[in-house]
Amino acid sequence: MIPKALDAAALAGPVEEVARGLLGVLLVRDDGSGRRVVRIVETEAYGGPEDRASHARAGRTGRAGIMFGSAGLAYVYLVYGMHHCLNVVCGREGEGAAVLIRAAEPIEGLERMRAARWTGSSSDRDDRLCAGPARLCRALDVDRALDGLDLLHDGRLHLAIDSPLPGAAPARGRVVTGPRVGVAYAGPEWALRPWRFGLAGHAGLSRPFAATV
DNA sequence: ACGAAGATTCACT
DNA sequence: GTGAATCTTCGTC
Repeated sequence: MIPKALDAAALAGPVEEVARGLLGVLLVRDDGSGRRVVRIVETEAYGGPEDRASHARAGRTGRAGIMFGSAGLAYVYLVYGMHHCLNVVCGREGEGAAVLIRAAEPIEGLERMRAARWTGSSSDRDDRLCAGPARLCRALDVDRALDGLDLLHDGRLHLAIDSPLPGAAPARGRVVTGPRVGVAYAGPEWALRPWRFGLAGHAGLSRPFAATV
């Protein structure tokens, strides 16, 4: 496989469209001791200050300030004092939107991923090594040290497609949508918005989507 | 300055 | 299904 850098155009436009478009896209991690590649299978869209579920609601100062930067920057934060989550800043500069990468399918460097996950719980199947936003970060050794890096150009961590044809859409199946996970605090108007996207029936999803209508 | 809650995961009942 | 782990950030006093 020869990953090809993702075009910046893929991150322009409405955040929910970007979130949908990132499904099937590759995430390439290289910390100098071996390459790890995964394919994104689940995402969530988070808007700017108006989105009560988004970290951007606190404004451009603070931990989420990076969300107001240019498209392609990484926003990595710590939740529950122990887990990291990876976001891709998107839209126009100053907009404050980003897409949370919730789950991915391991493609290359599985041994490194297994080693990076501390539990090593035998019940964990390989296809679920990155089945969750924090599991993904753990498997790829993503933490706050990578906050703010350019995911379109940085060699340590970048987005890519594996299509041999320039501009061709990344391979992917049917897309399912649903409410974002764990954002009830934002109130029904925002919590119920179907801004969670996933590849239908994929084994690497973080959790099931409600049955499609 | 203080306290509550969190874009989660894992182990255990 | 329930609860603990663990610490940064934000809202409020």
